Amino acid sequence: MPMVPDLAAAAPPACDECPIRHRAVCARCEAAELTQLETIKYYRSYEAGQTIIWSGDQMDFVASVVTGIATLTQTLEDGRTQMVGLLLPSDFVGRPGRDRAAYNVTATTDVMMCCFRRKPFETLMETTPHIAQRLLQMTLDELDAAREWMLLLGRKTAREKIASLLSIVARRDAALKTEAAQVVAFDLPLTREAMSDYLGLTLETVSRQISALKRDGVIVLQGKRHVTVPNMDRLLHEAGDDSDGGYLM
Amino acid sequence: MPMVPDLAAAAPPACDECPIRHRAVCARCEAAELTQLETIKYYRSYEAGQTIIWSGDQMDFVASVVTGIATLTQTLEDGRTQMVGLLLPSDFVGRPGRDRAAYNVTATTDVMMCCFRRKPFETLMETTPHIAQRLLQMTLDELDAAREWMLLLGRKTAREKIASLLSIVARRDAALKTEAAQVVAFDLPLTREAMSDYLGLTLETVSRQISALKRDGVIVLQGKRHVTVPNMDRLLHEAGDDSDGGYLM
DNA sequence: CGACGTGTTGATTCCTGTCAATACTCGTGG
DNA sequence: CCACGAGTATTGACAGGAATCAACACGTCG
Repeated sequence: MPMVPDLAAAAPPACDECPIRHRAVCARCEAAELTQLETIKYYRSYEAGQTIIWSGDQMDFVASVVTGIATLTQTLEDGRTQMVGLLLPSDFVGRPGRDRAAYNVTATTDVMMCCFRRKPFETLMETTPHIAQRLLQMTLDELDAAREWMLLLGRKTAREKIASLLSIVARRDAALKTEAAQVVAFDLPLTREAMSDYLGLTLETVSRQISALKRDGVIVLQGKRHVTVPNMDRLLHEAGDDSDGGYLM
Repeated sequence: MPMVPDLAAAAPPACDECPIRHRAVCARCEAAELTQLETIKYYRSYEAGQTIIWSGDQMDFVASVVTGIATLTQTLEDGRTQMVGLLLPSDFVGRPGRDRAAYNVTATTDVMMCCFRRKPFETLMETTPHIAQRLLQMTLDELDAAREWMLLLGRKTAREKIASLLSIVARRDAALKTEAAQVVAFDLPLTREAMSDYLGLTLETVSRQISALKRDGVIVLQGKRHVTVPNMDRLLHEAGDDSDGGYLM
């Protein structure tokens, strides 16, 4: 076992073979631009539970999540914490032009990151518009997601919050499994505590509301984490959103 | 009185003389680029209380707020509403590449907007990087603000929420009046109801907490809207943020 | 086995929402 | 001039939902 396991670095694959090649910040890059990116990138892995970045830390890199799930959190002095972002594969971490982290970034599963040295990346952004264009698009999407979350945090009941979270995970899961199954089943990638930080609740309330949804037949649980949704419309209705589910974009 | 007062259009001034020239989405544009913008822009005014855009509406333009204050709100089917953005002069409205509005936009004071026809604006964005660069910067700032607000909505008490809102208005006000006065005084640009929509509270709770802060000497009221803060540190402490007030950027 | 992390459930408190009455300001019109 | 109504704001009584404090269950790992 090496002395510095948390700095684990792996030889990055060629961008051509990257699983997030077409969705990450590099999605629009052409061959020549990828060649430039190759020279400033390196891989770095983190174990589940590990803090990737502390708020206020010097940031000498920006990065894309390649595999795994990470969270962005903010805290008040007395320890109250609020998750402000959920980072999935292809999501971007860091802000070009800013040298200190504004949030804590934590790995909730094992995470692999594709890091770019910040200064060269910023230079590259100025010379090639494709990266900036893609980053703008991704940032606008994140802003929409953040605003959707503000509605949840400010106005939804505990039950609606849980149903909303389950809907979102289910929706994302359904997007992967191409077929439109009537019965949706998935694993929750978050602990009860992480869910509470996400939803602005206590973990006890999260637990109680999940039990209530189970009792009412909205969801079926196998173990603590595996969820089956017998009737997706029912769940969406419990989430309190517009019933049409009509999403933009 | 014309039949369509809400479509009031005014002859826009030259960009050189625009009060938000150096802060809006056009901030980085050069003379030639401004000339192009001039050809696709037009002014439009709205009265206080008027809805500027309905969520779901066709958007044939994007725009900058020139003067006045507007709000971005989202609503649940049963009428619960949450403000998700506060638009001040120089802020940008609309999303290039999207043709339907995602939020309600409402004028809280009389508002003047500098509108750009959407299609030509999108074309311009592709050809000149300066606009996209500035828009990226502004969007990242908004994302930071949204995340700050998520912490408030999810984890702060009613009293802390009010103190936070007052702090933000006071800070913005202080930024205008260059001198660093110890005693801060300002007018609240929002009704109690707008404040409640912003903070995820009821208007009764807003009223009660403002009264409590007044009773405790944290603030002094002249009338309903004019606020004096005898001790800014005290107010910041009540807001629950890190005491150093150390902000990034 | 015992410690630890994770999750569930119960009892109780209390903060905020709800419902309701009242006050204040500002126009309008008789 | 004053009555009236609409919009805005304050305050009280009360109820309810989520937080808090606490006990306990389950699985894993040393």
